[in-house]
Amino acid sequence: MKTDSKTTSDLSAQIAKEIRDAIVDGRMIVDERLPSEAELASEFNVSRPTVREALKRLAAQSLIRTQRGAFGGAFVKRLSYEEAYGQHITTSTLLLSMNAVRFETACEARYTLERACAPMAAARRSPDHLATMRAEIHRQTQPGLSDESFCASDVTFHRALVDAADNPVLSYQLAGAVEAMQPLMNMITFTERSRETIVGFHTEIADAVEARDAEAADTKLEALAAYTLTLGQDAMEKRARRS
Amino acid sequence: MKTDSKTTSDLSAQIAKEIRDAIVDGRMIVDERLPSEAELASEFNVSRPTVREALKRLAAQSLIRTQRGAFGGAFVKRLSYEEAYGQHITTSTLLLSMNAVRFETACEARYTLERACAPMAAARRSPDHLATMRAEIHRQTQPGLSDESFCASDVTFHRALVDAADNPVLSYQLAGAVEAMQPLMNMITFTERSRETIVGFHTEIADAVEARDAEAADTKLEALAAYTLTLGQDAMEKRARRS
DNA sequence: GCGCGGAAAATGTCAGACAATTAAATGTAT
DNA sequence: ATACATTTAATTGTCTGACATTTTCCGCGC
Repeated sequence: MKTDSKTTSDLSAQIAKEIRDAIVDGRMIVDERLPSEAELASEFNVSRPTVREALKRLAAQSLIRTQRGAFGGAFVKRLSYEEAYGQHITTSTLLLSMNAVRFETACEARYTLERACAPMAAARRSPDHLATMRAEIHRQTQPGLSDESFCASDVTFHRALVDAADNPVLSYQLAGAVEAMQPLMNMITFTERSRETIVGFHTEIADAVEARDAEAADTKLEALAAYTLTLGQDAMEKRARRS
Repeated sequence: MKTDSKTTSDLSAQIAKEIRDAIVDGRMIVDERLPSEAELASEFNVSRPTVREALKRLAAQSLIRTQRGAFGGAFVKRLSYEEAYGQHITTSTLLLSMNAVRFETACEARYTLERACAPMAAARRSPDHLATMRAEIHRQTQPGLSDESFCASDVTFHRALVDAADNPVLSYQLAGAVEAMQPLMNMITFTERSRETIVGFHTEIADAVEARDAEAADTKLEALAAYTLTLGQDAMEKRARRS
């Protein structure tokens, strides 16, 4: 019978967990000040460096912020969408790259989710989002654009599409799916013709969204998904043959 | 002109960032060993505690694991789906609770994404996933079940539905949307009748998935989404009046 | 050949000190 | 009295050095 969680060392992890739990289930609220490092140290019966390690763990998850000086200290931090995006994207990207996720799997997930947003994007798009999409389409036609820049522009285009659905929670959830694909897409070498094809789809999608035509947007996204899939599979095949 | 990023203190954050970048863009691969704390300290010209704080930050993001003893040290860690789930759920939950996201917004995001999975779930569901769904439906009919347990079972049911789509990346992305709703759902007091209604929808969804009927699954999910929305709005209204 | 014990290397933890920063309290001049 | 400068205290950031603990490796005795 285990007495409690991990008795096996790593005090800083345990302390971090206790504080994290207090924050997550609302016993500490935003902007509330934590006890000073010295107080925490004596409270948990550990040294200050150990407390500091625990606090750094929490800071890494954007759960707290610290402030120096008198009446400074550690405060529960309001998690902003920006930071949440960043963390989600980092985690998603690593998850895909470290677990050798197949291109097909990631691609399917991404386009499945994106297509779910398309009808809402068509219904709610603002001129701003449309402008961003058009601008990225234009960028994608520039000659001499590197494959990486093309991919980056592709991501920006698709994020604008998702953002057009005007639901920040949706945007947050999708950010991971869209951005994490980028490293996989970067393995593709885009020929002149494939770029043209993609830009064509993008234009059709933008047109559909502008016309508030949900069905057309979905159809075109589906087509783009299928095309991207074949591009990816070709790239993976070439990569496999080369080894 | 800024010479470089933040010269303003917090060495451990800078060091963590450098190592994180090395991991994220592939200069360090899974299971590769980092230099020892002492080596890192002299490399970055800081003390060992500072290095340790940086390493704890990375450990908090599951980027490294540490191992004691000779030939121990810090190693780049393979990010598992489980850990990625956990981080994503924590972040999503906090994001919603700290930014006062409206029930409607979260609900819309969740069901939009879930409905996107339904057709795939209907096509690919295994007996296992069906069994989980049925088991949770049964649990939801138990008398004397607390509202919290009802919610937890609801989450399990919906995650089984998502998992039935048999795409781990999709499951990962959806986990945040589904789990993060739980605190909001917990504000609802489920009457006898509302539970019956929900269980009815769940049964219809399970039936549709079992029959591999994608369209029916989507329709029923849509209906459940609409019903959940009214429940949530009622609860929010009551809560507002009470204050 | 096989077990056993010590050496070595590494992380985990502690104690104490000093530097840097910041807001509040205090003092001072107008 | 008010505005401004100065001191002061609280707190985080960092360093040094030490010891405890854990784990692997290597050599020694049998």
